[in-house]
Amino acid sequence: MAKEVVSRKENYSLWYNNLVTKADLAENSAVRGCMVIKPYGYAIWEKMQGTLDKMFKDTGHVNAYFPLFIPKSFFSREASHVDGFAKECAVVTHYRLKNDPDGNGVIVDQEAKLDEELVVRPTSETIIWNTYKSWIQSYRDLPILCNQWANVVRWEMRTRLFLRTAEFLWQEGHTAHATQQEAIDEAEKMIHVYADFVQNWMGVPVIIGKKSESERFAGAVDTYAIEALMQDGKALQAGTSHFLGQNFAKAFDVQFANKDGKLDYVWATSWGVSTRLMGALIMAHSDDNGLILPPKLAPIHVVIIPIYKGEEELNLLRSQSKILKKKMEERGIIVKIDDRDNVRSGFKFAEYELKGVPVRLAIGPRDYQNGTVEVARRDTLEKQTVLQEGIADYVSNLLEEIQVNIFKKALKFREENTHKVDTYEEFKKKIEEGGFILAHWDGTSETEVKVKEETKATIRCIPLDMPEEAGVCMVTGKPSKQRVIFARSY
RNA sequence: CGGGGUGUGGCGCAGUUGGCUAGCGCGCCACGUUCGGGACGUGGAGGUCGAAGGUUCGAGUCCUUUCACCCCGACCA
Repeated sequence: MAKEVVSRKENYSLWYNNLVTKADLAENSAVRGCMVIKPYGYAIWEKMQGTLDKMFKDTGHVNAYFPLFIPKSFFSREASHVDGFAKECAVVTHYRLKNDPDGNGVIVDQEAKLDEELVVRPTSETIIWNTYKSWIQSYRDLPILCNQWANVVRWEMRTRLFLRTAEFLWQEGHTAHATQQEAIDEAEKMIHVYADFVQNWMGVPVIIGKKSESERFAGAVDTYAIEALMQDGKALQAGTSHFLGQNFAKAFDVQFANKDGKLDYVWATSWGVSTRLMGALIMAHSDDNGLILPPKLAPIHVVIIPIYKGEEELNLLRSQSKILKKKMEERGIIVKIDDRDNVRSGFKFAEYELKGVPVRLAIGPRDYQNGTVEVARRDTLEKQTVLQEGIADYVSNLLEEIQVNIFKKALKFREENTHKVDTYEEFKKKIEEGGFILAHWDGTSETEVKVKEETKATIRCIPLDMPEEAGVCMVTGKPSKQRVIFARSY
C-alpha cells in the first residue's frame, strides 16, 4: 500500500526532512529560527562548497578567515550599512557566567560586562575592511582577492527554514582594487561565476541582473543578483555580488599610493551565496515523491537494491552488486548498495526517491539469470531493464542526461511562467498567478514602492543580457529603455 | 513588532455542553507469516495533556497569566 503523499503546495517540509530540521532545543531557547543540518543535507552542502571553492580559486581568489565578533563601533563607520543591519544583530554584552547564589542555576555575572559590546557578524565587511587597512599601502598590494567560508547571524523578525534562518552558512568574498573599473569587472565576474554554478551544477536557471536602488545591499553602489523561479511561482534571490565603490575604504580609511604617487581610496566588492542555495535546489526541482538532486551535487549517484528471498539469494545478489559497484566506481560514480535485511525493497525504493538519489538499480534473481539490471531514473521515474554488461557507461551517460534534463525542465517551467505585460491592469492580474513578469518601468523608486504596496511584487532585477527595448512605464507612462523583472519573492 | 492560528507518547491528530482507567493512526520492541513498489497478524513498551496559578466534589476541557511554534504583514540572503 502506497502512502499518501503530501502535495507540494501544502508542504515543503517533506522534502526538507531528509536534510534539515529546526533547531530543537529547550523551551525559551533563543536559538529559535536556527537550523540543524543533517548528515545527508550537509553532504550536499559540502559538494556545493567544494565546487564553488574551486571556482573561486580558478578565478584567482584565496581563502582567509576573520573574527566572528565585531566591535560595535565598527558598525558606526558606514552609515547606510548600519541602517541595513542594525535591526537584526545579536550582541555580546558579557563574558562570564556564575552560579546563582539563590540556587537558580547559572546566571550572567553582571561584573563581567564588556566595555564595548561585540556584534556577532551579520556579514563581515566592517571587520575585513578594518583589517585590509593594515594590509594596503601601495598599488603593489592590490588587488586583494579573499574569500571566507563562515557562519553569520541575522536576528530576523521572521525566519524560514533554509531561506532565512537566524544563523546560516555562507561564503563571502571581499576584494580590494586599485581602480573603479577593476572592481566593477570583479563584481560582474563573480555574479557570472554564481550563475554558472547555479545553472550548470544545481540545474536551476537564473536571470542575471542589477538590483534597483531600493533592493540594493546596504552600503553598495551597485548590487548584481541572480534570480531563480521556484515551483510555487515565487522568485528567490540565489546569490549577490556588490560593487561597493569607495564606501568602505572611506569609512575605514583605506588609502593607497597609486602609480603616480598620489593617495587614493581603494575600490571594493563583496559577494556571497549561502545555505539558501539548498532551499533553491529543493524548491526548484522536487516533486511529490520527494527531492530530485542533480547528479553533480548528489551525495549518492546510484543506489543498488538487491531483491531477494532468503539468505542464499541475498548473498548471491550482494556479491553481484559489488561487482557492478566497482565497475561504476571506476568511472567516478558514487554508488551505495543497500542490502539492509530489515526493510523491504519497496520501502527502499520510496526512501531513495524521497532522498532524490538520481539513479536506482534493482537486481533480483531474474536479472541475475538474464545478466540484466533494472535502471530507474529519479527525474522522470522511468524504469528500464538493461544488460549488466556496459552498465558503467550506461549509467555514466544517464547521469549526464539527468543533469541536463533537470535544468531543461526547470527552464521550461520558468519560460512558461514568464510573461511580458504592458499595462498595469494586466500586471495586477498576472502577478496573482505567480512567475516572472517582464514589464517597463520608469526607473523611479516611487513607482517601485507603489507597485510593491499594491501588488506585493518587487523588481527582482534589471536583466544584464536582455536586449534593450524602448517602451513606456506600465504605471506612469514615462519612457523606459528596457523591461525589468517583477515577481513576488521569498 | 501588528493580525490570525496551534500546543495532548518519537511524529501526525481526536477528545462534544467539565465526569469514570486519556484515545487513534504512523513509528518503536518481540514473535510468526511475508518479500520484483512504502507488507500483514498477534502481543507489548511509551503521556507531569506547553508552563504557572485559579474555579470545582471533579479540569485535556472553564478562567487568568505566561512561554513556544506555525501562517499572514513590516524587515531581510
